[in-house]
Amino acid sequence: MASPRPGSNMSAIAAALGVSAATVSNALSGKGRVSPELIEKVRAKAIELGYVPSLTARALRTGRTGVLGLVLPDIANPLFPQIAQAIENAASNAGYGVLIADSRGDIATQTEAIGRLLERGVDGMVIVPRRGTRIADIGCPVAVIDTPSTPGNTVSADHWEGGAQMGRHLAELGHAKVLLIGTSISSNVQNDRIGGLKAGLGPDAECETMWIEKVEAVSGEGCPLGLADKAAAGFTAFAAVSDLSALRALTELQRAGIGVPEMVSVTGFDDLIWSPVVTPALTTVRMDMAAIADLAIAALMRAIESEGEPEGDENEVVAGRVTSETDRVPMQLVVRQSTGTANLHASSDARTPNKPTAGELKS
Amino acid sequence: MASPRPGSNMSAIAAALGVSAATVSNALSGKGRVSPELIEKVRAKAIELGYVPSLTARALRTGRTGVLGLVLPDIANPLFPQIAQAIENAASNAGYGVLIADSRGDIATQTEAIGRLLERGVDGMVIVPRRGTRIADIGCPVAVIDTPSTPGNTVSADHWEGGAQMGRHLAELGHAKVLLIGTSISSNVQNDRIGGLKAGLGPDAECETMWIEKVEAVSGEGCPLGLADKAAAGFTAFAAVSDLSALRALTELQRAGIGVPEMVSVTGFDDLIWSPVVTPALTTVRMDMAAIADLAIAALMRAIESEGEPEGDENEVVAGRVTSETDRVPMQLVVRQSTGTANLHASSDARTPNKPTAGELKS
DNA sequence: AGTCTCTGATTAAACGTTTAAGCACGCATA
DNA sequence: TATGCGTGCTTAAACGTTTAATCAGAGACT
Repeated sequence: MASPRPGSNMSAIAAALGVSAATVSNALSGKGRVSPELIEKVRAKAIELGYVPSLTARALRTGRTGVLGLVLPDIANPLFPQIAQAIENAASNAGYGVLIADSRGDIATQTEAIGRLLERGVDGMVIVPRRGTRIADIGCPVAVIDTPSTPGNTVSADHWEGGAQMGRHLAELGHAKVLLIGTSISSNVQNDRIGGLKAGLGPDAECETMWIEKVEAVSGEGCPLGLADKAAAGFTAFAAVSDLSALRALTELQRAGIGVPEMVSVTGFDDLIWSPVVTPALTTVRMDMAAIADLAIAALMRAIESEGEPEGDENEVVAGRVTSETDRVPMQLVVRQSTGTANLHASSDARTPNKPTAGELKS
Repeated sequence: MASPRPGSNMSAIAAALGVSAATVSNALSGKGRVSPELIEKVRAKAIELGYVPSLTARALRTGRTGVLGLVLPDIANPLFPQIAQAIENAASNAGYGVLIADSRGDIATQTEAIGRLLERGVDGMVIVPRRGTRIADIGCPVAVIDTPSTPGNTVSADHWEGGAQMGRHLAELGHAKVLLIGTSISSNVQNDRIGGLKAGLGPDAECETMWIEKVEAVSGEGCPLGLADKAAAGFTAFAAVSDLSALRALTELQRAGIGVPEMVSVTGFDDLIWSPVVTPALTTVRMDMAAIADLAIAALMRAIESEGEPEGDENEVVAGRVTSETDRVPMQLVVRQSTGTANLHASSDARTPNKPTAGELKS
């Protein structure tokens, strides 16, 4: 009834060579004591017979499935492709598969999703928590990707420093009255970014923070943010904490006839898919997702490795949550066309786009 | 060495009740012959002991892992979150886990990724092929989500009809000279959408198709598309085949001082995350991803179910690729603010945004 | 009373691997 | 020559299920 797996098993190799299955196992894994010649013969026979090991059987015997769970509490997040790609890549390099769990933003569903992953016997999980949700201690190693200021964080981009880079960039361009735009006031990541922005802009800059969720709670989802009024009130830069908000700001300002970047500058975060192709292309700050994923997976590997050991060095694993020695990865400022010098009273050049610059990146 | 699984196993329940493990299995699965009272006692004991079945052991015995593979050849696709969410949801409703495989746009990597999924013993896979790639016959059931006009397609949105809806919408608004914007000429999905658009616009409409890949091959990535010239040449509507291209068009036009929708209309496809929040909000066509995922998973379930049967009814499974009887799911036109009546010579109202309408959706 | 059938359980094998323990042999050492 | 030891392999058990085969007992029929 069970569909016969393709290829053959160890017994087939063993039979073909007149040895025992255990020897085949040892030969292929290089663990036991097997003569070099036999190892070679086994390897050859394995290839000849198209042997593919049963990960299921191995999992049953060893208790390790070779699978990691990836929990993205807010899968609608446009960052998801980047994260998923980086994690999948790092995990598969480490020989692991990635099982996804979605919780559609709901906390209860998230718990249930984590439960399903546990039932499936994942060896560990990578969790990107939503809005600073604390992850309870579950029965397996967990790597948390949030922000360095979150307790229990394993590794993440240095959001604060990224904000500071952007703040300095704007300050250099002469912006002294800046509107900071975030979506949710309860997001640790966004608060870090805003903190960095303020620090980078310097103490003399006049900053105001707008939380889109609050505005929408009053005026409805997708409502105008009233940015034209802000521009009229003297704000010369709009620094959003996400490229999605930046895009929203950009189009709203353009629509109101306010030229970007001649009259006001607009910046975002994350270098999302549309950022390079909109007009003007968005100046933003990019995470090094590959590096973050590598560190997260590496920390997870260490935790899995040292699991089951008799309470050895306790400095690495605390309550199943792993930490990385380098827990913050630098962000990278990407200067494009949406930022320009501060122009308090925009004049006749308001409609003249600036030319794209040759070197787009600036560390 | 192996980390002891949490909870207990069947033998523990059996021992606690003084029965055999097989009886416990039968009781819980409802398969063998067990007295109703005993079934109840077993259930109670299972809960009491916090029993959680080992899916690994079950997989080893039955040959079914309860895991499906999801292959997204182009994970950078902004549609990915929608797809992943829908598939994960449908699969987990059916009791399946979802293992992701990314191939970063590369064909060789895709083959390798599929291989890894097979090694992991997935029971089936959902594949969203890139640009009409033919999926070779691999050793397990496969559901292909592409477009109805692709041979071997299992289920997908009716892209052609969605294009037709949009075409009719534009025609009703009086647009007779329309620029169709696609990215890749080799995409079946995009060609279907464009075909539908032309049909919906009617034979009298003057259409021109611009392929962004071709333009970029000459002028570089992220280059301007020269849409202002097109507008000057009398095009009153720009119908992109993806919201990403639509966004690119929208910002380029706005930047050039061309009012949307007063002077020209802009439309997209897929209702991506930014579409409702940009100004003006994008008129687009939405896929019913949940329905598509449900049908794909259902087809996959049937194929898995009937697998291993002695070449029975051959009408459902052909060469491992499953087909669904309803293989095309209608798309839904979402009218927002980026479309308006055709205005050949835009006059003084070019800068007056139209008010958001109350009822956003229109079937 | 003897045979048959149905019920409710048990026994045992199987899935494919890993791994601890054991065994036979050759070789060096005492 | 006996003791010890390292080498190269085998045996057997184990992981936790599922499932075919079997079996004891009870009631119904001839």
